Amino acid sequence: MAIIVDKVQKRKDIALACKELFFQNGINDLTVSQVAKTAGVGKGTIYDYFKNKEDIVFEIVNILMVEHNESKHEKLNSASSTREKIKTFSSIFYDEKDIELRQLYKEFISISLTNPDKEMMEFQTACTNTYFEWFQTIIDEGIANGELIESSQKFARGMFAMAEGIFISSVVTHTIDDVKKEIHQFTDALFDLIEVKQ
Amino acid sequence: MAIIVDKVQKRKDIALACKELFFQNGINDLTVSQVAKTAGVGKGTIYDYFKNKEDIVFEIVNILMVEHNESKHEKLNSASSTREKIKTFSSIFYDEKDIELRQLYKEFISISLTNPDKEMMEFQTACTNTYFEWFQTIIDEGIANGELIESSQKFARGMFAMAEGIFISSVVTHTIDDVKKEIHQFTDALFDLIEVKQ
Amino acid sequence: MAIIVDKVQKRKDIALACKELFFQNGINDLTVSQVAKTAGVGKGTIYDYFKNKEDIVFEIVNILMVEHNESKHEKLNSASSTREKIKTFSSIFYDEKDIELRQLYKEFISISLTNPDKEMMEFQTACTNTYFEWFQTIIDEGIANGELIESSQKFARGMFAMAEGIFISSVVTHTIDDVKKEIHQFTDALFDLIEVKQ
Amino acid sequence: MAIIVDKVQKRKDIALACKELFFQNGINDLTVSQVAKTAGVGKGTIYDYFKNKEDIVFEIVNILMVEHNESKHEKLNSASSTREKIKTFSSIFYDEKDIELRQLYKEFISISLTNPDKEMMEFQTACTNTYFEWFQTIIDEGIANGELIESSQKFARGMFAMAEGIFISSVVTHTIDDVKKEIHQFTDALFDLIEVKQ
DNA sequence: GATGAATGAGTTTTCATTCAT
DNA sequence: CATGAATGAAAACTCATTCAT
Repeated sequence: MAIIVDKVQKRKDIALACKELFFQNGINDLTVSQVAKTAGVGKGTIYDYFKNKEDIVFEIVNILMVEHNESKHEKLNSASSTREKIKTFSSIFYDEKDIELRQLYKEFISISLTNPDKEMMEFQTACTNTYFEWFQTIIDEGIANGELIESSQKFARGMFAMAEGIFISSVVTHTIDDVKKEIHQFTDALFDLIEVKQ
Repeated sequence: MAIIVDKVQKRKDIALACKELFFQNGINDLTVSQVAKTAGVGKGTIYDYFKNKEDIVFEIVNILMVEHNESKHEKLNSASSTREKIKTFSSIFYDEKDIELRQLYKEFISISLTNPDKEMMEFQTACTNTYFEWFQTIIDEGIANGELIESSQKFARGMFAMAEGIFISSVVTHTIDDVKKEIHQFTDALFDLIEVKQ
Repeated sequence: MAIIVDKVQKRKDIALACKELFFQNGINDLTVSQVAKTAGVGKGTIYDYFKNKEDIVFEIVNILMVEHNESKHEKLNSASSTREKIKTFSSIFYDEKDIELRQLYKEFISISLTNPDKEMMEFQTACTNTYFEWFQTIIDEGIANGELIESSQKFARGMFAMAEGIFISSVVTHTIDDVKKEIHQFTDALFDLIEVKQ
Repeated sequence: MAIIVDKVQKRKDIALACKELFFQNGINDLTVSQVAKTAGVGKGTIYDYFKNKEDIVFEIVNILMVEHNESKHEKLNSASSTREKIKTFSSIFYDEKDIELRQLYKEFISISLTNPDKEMMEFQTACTNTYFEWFQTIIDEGIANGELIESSQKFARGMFAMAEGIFISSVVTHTIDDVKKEIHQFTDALFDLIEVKQ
């Protein structure tokens, strides 16, 4: 009787083995040969677990995304005020510890811009919605506990987009330094207006 | 007597000839052969005017960007209130007429994410700064003529980033429909707070 | 007590299970993986019963050929005149009911032309001889019962070849419509000459 | 000013250079790498002159077919009687000198059976029609000059098919020796019936 | 006896760049 | 000044066959 391999796990194993490769070269320079060599398997084996090259990238991104989301969610819950929560959320875009995640996010967007794969697109949409819902929940709770004025809800989408936009700008211009300052400045200025004055 | 070719002009001519090609296929599917044929010159000639393929793309983007900036600037001046000016600026991200520009912008970001060429990067930075300055000027004028409250200046960077972020989201999730609504909602909500009440 | 598997029967079972696959895709697109899956056995098992991929094809063709020959022989016996028998025999090349057989025959020839395997070749020769003998018997009987003139025997080989040749032509040019007409025209013209006039 | 190459001629040159390769290995084992090496050009160059691998085969077959047709036509004209003309025509299927042509014809049919490419198919149809017309003309002339009886015309298609069928049989069973005998026997038997007796 | 995971040589095709003319 | 023919490295992907269990 032959060995029965846990296909799902092996798929993850191969993808994870290529994490470094992915962060070093980005997707464009990732070759199936490299992936196979790095994962220590034959080229043919790759195609037993992934339908094509894009599928490998999809799995890597998927794993890392899920991994990150969990850790981020924890952090959010430990922040005290709504203002802090928003800043905590946005910190992925500048925090030194999240450098890998940004690299990931960068590739993530890059894929969407160049290879509009259906499955990938749906995943992107799901991610965006998830993050947006986090934002909404944070704001809603802020309103509920009297921290924020009623109309604050209208800023949820914009604040999320703002953080993303500043990040994109920083990637495009290769300047990460000002990102933190700019996000904080905008967030503080906005919260000065939407926080309930006592 | 040898013909003296205006190198700068011919470089532009070649780039312009490929405008259509660029909008049809994007950068990834642009081949040097196509470019040469479309511009009506030999493949070798391309390399007399451009140092490599990226350089062609750079020139195309450059020309189109400059072209667009001029037309956009005009429109901005004809808008009445500050709120309208900001909306006018942001309209590039959803207006039917600016569809080509968005395609351009998309490719523009895509290049930065995948091929961080130094020259390109500097150009990107310059563009971002220009737009940001526009925003600042608009807000400054709004404050100067008593439309906006003093602290509004702090929102300049964020508003620009917000618009960019919403656009990126829409490209990534392939949904353009809500962009206008979301930008307007955010802008209106913000201006309701920063406009001076009479 | 170990189970004793009837190797010969299992070989046939596997081959028969792939009949559909064979008719759908032809031999070129038949993969060992497909065969294994369709037959409900492991890929390794295939190699316990067949020496290589060609061998699978050989078995399939063999089974189908034998299967067909039996049914064809029956039909031949029920035809009345010699002329009708020849037409009945040739009808495999155009009759709507024999579409699968033609597909089989096509692949059969295709194999011989590209992979001149020894075993396959011998099988082909045997088939051809069988058919030719049928023809000879038909003609002989025709002469014996006074239907045909003495020299008719010389046309056996040619008539058989003619039918085959017309079929090949029709496959190659993708025109099946005229096959019937052409075969009948030739057969009738010939029989008008070789039938004994009363 | 760069060299202007005669594309049509170079296409022929490359194809001709691979003639040997083609006859040695057949089409299935012909690789683009081999073709390039044999023709003494780079692999990329192949794709400047042929749209894909099939196209190379098409060109080879085309050249050889045309080449052969001319020589065959000459021979036909020098044959004396109609009977001889038919035998001359059929000799391609067994004559020692036509060994290459048979190899070609074999591959030719093989392609049609496995890769029903549109262009190839049309070429096949054209070839078949050409040969058939030759047959018809030969028979017509035979009738016109009183050699053959009126109804002989009905045998044109069948005789051509018969020759082709005998050839196919011989390829399939790998026996060339009897082909000549069988064709002649059939031809003679038939002509004994359709020639006008004096 | 039976299996199915693993393989890797081998295939077609693309295209930026060079350089002889 | 201008050209376009030639290149070849590099890529994604296939599948018959093997062999440890």
